[in-house]
Amino acid sequence: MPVRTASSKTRDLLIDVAAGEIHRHGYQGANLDRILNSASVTKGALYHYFGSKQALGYAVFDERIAKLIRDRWLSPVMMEGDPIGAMQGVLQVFHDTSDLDSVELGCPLNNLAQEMSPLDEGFRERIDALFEEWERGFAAALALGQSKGRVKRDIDPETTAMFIVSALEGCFGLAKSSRKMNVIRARLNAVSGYLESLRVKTKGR
Amino acid sequence: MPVRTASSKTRDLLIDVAAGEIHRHGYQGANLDRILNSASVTKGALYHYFGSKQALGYAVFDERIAKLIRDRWLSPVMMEGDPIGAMQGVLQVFHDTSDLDSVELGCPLNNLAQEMSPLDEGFRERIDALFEEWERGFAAALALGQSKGRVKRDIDPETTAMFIVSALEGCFGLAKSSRKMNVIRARLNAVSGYLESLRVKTKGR
DNA sequence: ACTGGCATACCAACCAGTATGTATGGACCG
DNA sequence: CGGTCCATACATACTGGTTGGTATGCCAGT
Repeated sequence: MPVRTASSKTRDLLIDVAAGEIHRHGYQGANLDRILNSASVTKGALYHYFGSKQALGYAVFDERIAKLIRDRWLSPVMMEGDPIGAMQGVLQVFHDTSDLDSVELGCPLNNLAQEMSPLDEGFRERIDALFEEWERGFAAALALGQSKGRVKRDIDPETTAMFIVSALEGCFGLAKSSRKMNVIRARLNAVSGYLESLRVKTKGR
Repeated sequence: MPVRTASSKTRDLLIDVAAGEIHRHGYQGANLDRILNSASVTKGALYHYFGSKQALGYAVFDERIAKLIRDRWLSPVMMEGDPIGAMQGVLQVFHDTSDLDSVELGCPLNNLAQEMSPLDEGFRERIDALFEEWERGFAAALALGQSKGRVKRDIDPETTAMFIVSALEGCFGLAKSSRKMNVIRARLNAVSGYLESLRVKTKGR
């Protein structure tokens, strides 16, 4: 019988390790025994907290992947008068902190989207909702930027937000296969250049 | 012992059915028995032509996926003085011929890239080479378009080609999870709008 | 003494791969 | 021209390892 307590050290550890395993092997390729081994936790503990592999996967999504997107990609861009600058800042953070290994594994959200959307309705709904939240947030930020005169008036915030998120995920997705840091840098620069084209140039620069 | 003949009805059928299975379930999730059943072919025949599941997967990539990218996305854009128009045409073809089912399964190349790049070096090399071929082709087409005065001079063909392919794959990747045709249309329109921004407006228009 | 929080042993299904058999058609020989 | 041989092209049955899931037991804290 699943437990009601929201948090537990063991439960958190399991989700962390499972997140890593899913990030590398995908959901279908994720191996429970490998997770258990790597977390030094037994199967009894796992099934004490999660009713199934699927439940564990959903928990990884709800409590890790969604949080990652919100904390690293969405929140820094909200509540800013200068969304373009904020997005550039997020890209810069990624640029500075990413190593080849993290790039090689790609975006956990995008990975799961490609793998599980056609196979599991529960995953699909979660993924769709999170992408929508992300794009809604960017659209609102762009609209705010427009009203503050920092973002060009002639773009549609919704369409542009969709395009930005798509291009971002596309860049990370392609970067996975190249395994060359300079290629990844070049892709990010391309996004950066596009973002810059949305900005209203202030005289001072 | 594998066979030497380049083509065979049974072999072709197997690759076709396997391509469909991999498209839906991913490579790891693809089930040989399901492929066999759906193709009405026995396991003996499969292992007569392919030494392993991996060999079948590579064949699907080399003989179906690579061909799809070249025929549908790359070739129509090459050898044209007007690459932007050609790309818009390709998008239009996709727009007209795609149904919800095909959109839901996404781009086979992108699917495989996200799933297999970190797991199998053979797949990774193939995927990387194909993306590079695609982007090189687009870059050449853009450069040609510049020399003919149809594409803006102030863009870098290589960077722009990378960005276009990334944005395209990103759009298809995100569209998978939405399962709403109008969302997909909107994403394609966003790409379309970006492409248009690269074009040199001719007076006649 | 009872509940939460595990630990251990086990199971049954699934699935890639294999061992072995067979039919068919062409090459080669007499 | 007829028979033998042999490679190709499958077909069938089976296996061994993997893997998600379960049954059961134990133990510490309240």
